[in-house]
Amino acid sequence: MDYSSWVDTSLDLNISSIRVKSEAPVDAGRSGMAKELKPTFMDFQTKPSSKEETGALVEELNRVGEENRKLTEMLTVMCESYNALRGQLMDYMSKNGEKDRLAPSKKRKSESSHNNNNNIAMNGNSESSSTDEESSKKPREEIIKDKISKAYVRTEAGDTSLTVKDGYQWRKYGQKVTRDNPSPRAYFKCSFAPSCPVKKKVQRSIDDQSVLVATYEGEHNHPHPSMEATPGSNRSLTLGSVPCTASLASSGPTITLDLTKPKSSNDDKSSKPRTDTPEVRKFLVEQMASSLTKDPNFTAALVAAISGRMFQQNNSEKW
DNA sequence: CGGATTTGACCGGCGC
DNA sequence: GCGCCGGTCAAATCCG
Repeated sequence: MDYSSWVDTSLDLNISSIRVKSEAPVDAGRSGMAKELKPTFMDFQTKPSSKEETGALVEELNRVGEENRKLTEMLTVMCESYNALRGQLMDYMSKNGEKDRLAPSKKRKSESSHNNNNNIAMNGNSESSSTDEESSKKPREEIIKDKISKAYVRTEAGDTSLTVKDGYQWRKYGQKVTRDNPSPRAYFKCSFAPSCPVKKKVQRSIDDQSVLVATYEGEHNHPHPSMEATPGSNRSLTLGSVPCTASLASSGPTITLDLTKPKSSNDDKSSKPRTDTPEVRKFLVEQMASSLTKDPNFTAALVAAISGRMFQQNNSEKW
């Protein structure tokens, strides 16, 4: 059979159809492809006999099916790599947020002594003044796995809400007025996963009342909820039953990321952090990166582009 | 009506 | 031992 000479044309059509609709199911792609192929054969070939044409089409269908299967396999590999990379990124971000780890429960002295000074100065190790006395204490506190990080978010001056939008879902469980700072301190627990141990304390900076200081303790044992919060994200990229988005069995919470609102409209309910400080800017950049990788549209476009390029490479090598 | 928030009470660590 | 203080609990309240 020398029908292989037709393959080049069909592959081009194949790629273009994939690009147009990357998330089309396999069967629909086949049938649509068969419809598109027919007039092309009519145009470029001297019209073969109906028997030959049928055989060619059948073979073409088989070939397209094979291509689709290869594509699915490639997407499977890519999605696995993507998930692995995302995990590494999350791990890196959580580790990079703070350089030190220490027991969070016995930090009153050091914390107060540090907070009397400017606490906007540095990120992370503001509580690590005297860890020797803690290490000499009873080893009951093996909560050393807790990680502490700080985030500084600038808000509107008149905004009195102690809310820091970081994409996670928090439940407030307490509020206290501490001695070293007249503004109240709010206590939050991560409520996205019931077993998530992460806590968050939010308090206004004693120096700048428009700056919220959010102190995070612990690590999230669940993926970032914004990937589940995206409506319709589950149906994108279900090629070959490969779950590219992590799935949790909870109803999607309404998470609002503040990175899409750089300019402030007068809304007193939600705090609008401004991207003035380098800390906030870095935080927003990290959020944007993670948000992009979780956007199904972005992922679909990326998959289409990469698959198209891979196919072009395969064609130049094999055919 | 169920989940989230508020707020006073309570607990445990620490210093004197 | 006692009081101070930060952190947490849980009943009451709010809200969609």
